[in-house]
Amino acid sequence: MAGDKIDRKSFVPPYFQLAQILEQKILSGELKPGDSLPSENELGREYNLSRMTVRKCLNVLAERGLVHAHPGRGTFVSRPALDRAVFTIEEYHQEMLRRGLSPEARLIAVHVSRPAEEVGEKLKLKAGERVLYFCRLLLAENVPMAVERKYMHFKKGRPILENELQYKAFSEVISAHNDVLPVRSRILLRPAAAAGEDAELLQIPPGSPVWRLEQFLYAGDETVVGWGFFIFRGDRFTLVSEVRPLKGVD
Amino acid sequence: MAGDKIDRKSFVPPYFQLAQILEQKILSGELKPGDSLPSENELGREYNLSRMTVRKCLNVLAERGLVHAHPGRGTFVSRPALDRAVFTIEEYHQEMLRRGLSPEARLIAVHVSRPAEEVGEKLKLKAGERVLYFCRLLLAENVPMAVERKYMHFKKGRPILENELQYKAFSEVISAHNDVLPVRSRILLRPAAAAGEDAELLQIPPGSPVWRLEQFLYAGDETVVGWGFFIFRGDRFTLVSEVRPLKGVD
DNA sequence: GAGTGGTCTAGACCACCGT
DNA sequence: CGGTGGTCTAGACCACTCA
Repeated sequence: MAGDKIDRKSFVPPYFQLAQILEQKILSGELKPGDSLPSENELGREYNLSRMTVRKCLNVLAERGLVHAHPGRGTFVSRPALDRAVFTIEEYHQEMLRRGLSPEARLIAVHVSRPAEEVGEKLKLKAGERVLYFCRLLLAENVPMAVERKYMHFKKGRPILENELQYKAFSEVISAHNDVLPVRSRILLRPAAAAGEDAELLQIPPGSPVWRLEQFLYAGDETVVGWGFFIFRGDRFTLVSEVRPLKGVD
Repeated sequence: MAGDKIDRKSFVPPYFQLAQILEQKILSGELKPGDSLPSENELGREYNLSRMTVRKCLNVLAERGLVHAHPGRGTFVSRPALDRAVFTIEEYHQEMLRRGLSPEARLIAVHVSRPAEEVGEKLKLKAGERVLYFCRLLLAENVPMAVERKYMHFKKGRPILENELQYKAFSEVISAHNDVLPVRSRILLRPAAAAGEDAELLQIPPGSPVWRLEQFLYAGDETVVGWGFFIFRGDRFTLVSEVRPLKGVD
């Protein structure tokens, strides 16, 4: 009944070997979507593994979306859900290095001022409070790639360190300047058309497709401690999602 | 020494209770990023739990990115990485229902033809092979939301079932018509400007920001079995990423 | 060498599901 | 009712790290 066997001398731990065996059976079609796997006890008997080890293996497969468990019923092969996608955005700096391009951040503007209405709303500022604003231009190989505009509460008396603003991530700037640690972030991504100063800084024609990545940072008490956005060149950034054996459903 | 305790009468399993206790200590700042947690054995003693139960709890926290383990050294509180984001795209139909809008898919065009050069390249077609193309308009509350254009190998002699094309997901259409199960997908997302027939179908001015979601579907042998794209209205769709306690690093 | 996390075992009780 | 997965226990051995 058992096809392959567990190699106890291998460096690959048994739970992972079993996962590979089962994955193979699923991808080869021996186990089809909707089919039930042998029970945990049965797999344990078949491959001479304890039940906890079998469960560790099934956890791995479940995390990858290949199988899913129903208490009281059994474990089943999932149906591929190809229309579901997960995108990951890496930090700009690392992303550029990964691509082999030399990144650079240029501080374009910094100032403290009374907030524009939109900004005051986003940061939930009280009347009279002021904002610290900064604008950075992100380049790669001296080509402008993105414009960053960020707003945060201005704390009176605190020095504004320009070199910090130049290379630190927004959340770090906030925790350094305002003594609060942002612990939650909300990011909104939309397509937009480049306009005004953004188009100028990016050296692209007005109306060109760009990404608009809006970001809210929250402190532990759910206060908004930072708001702002990136404008990325649409022709230089593509969100890619590889759905390997892919998340399943049912 | 122990702060809170495990409630053995609760319905919440002990491993989860401990996870909540530790999460609380992390979010409240009692445990700061970089701090080491008590060892697994120590936590077990402190809360009267077996080591496996403590490990299950730490797994939960590690999956959420709150902590990370170093073999031989210990388990540490992670540093928040707020600039990293993960976006998930749900299927259009479910997404609309979730929003309380009634979804509809209209089949705009279907035809079999010699492929345009671009399509032939994407699908890696041999000379003389033909493609099955279809175009769908996705609506919500009778408002056009997206245009879908999909291309796949045409298999001679197979009937083209229009009602299938109307409501089935692309990967299902392929597996039904071509007897191959797509097992991998590659998705590319870019901002674009609406043009030509797309703008007409979506009833938006040419040049409006839209999403262009390009999709490749692969069979088990890495053959491209489907290619196509969606054009989504940029004003109606926003990618949202909530980075709750957020993935950590280090 | 003492302590850490990673893995494994052979039991156990429970809630849930189908018949 | 018997079988399933979900959880828990009290041991064990290993490779690794650090003093």
